[in-house]
Amino acid sequence: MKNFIKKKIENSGLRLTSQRVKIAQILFDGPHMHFTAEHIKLEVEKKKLNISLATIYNALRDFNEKNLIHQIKLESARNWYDTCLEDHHHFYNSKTQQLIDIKKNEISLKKYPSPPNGFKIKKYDVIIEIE
Amino acid sequence: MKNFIKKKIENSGLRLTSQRVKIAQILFDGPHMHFTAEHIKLEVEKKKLNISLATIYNALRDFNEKNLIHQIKLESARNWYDTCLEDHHHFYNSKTQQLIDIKKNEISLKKYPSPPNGFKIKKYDVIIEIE
DNA sequence: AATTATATTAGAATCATTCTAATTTTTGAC
DNA sequence: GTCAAAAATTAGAATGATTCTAATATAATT
Repeated sequence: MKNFIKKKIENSGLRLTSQRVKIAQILFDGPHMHFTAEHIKLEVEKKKLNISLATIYNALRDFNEKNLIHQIKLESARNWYDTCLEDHHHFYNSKTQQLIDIKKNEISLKKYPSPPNGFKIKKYDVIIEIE
Repeated sequence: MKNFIKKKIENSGLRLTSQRVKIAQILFDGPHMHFTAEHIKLEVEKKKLNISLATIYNALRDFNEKNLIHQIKLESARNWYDTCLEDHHHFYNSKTQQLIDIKKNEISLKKYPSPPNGFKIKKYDVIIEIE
């Protein structure tokens, strides 16, 4: 058991539960990954971890809320997530449903438009669709 | 009946049907608009146009395919469309579910990242979430 | 140890969208 | 114009990702 994974969860303010630890291991015990709830469900089944689908959805929602992962907003019906928290953007191949990272310095905006009065920019996403 | 609306549909290569004309009138007989299938459904009901929901979905899909309108890819479950075909981007207020245009020259990218080998850029969308 | 707060769970519910298959309309050949 | 073929419309069922419900289990606090 990698200790940094438990630390990650505890430091975020979330309670340490066996299901969250098991899901976090799938997410963080390796290189950065792009994934959906479905991917995690398949991995949980493959490893016979016996975690309900509802818990997988709850864990991803909570991890995203606590900034352990980031949700990526795509046109697809599915929610995608990214374990890489660095500021970056994505190529999206809608045919193969593949996400490819674009480094931040490859793409920054020339200038930021000012948001309407009373609002501030929460974040911006650049999705470049390729084919 | 505005003739340019019928022309729009015919020129696109789509067959002229009464349902498509009625839907196109909602979309194009006025200033540019952002909308979802639900908005059109409500307008169709209000005007008692008797067009089935399936046809509304089919028409929006076809209009988008033929470039009479553009689909905007958002995080929301709903598909949004835009009657403005000019190259531009959007502020999205996820609380109020409002879309606000950003003029093209307000935001262009400093440089385009090169797509992975064998691919070309189909389009890019910049969605700036505000709150 | 008892109490309260939070998590997990199976299964039902939701909701936008797509599909199905029957019917109707449009188009093009004659 | 008539008729066959192609395409569009339709009601309602199906889909599929996600959320909700409400019962049970686990964690934290007193």
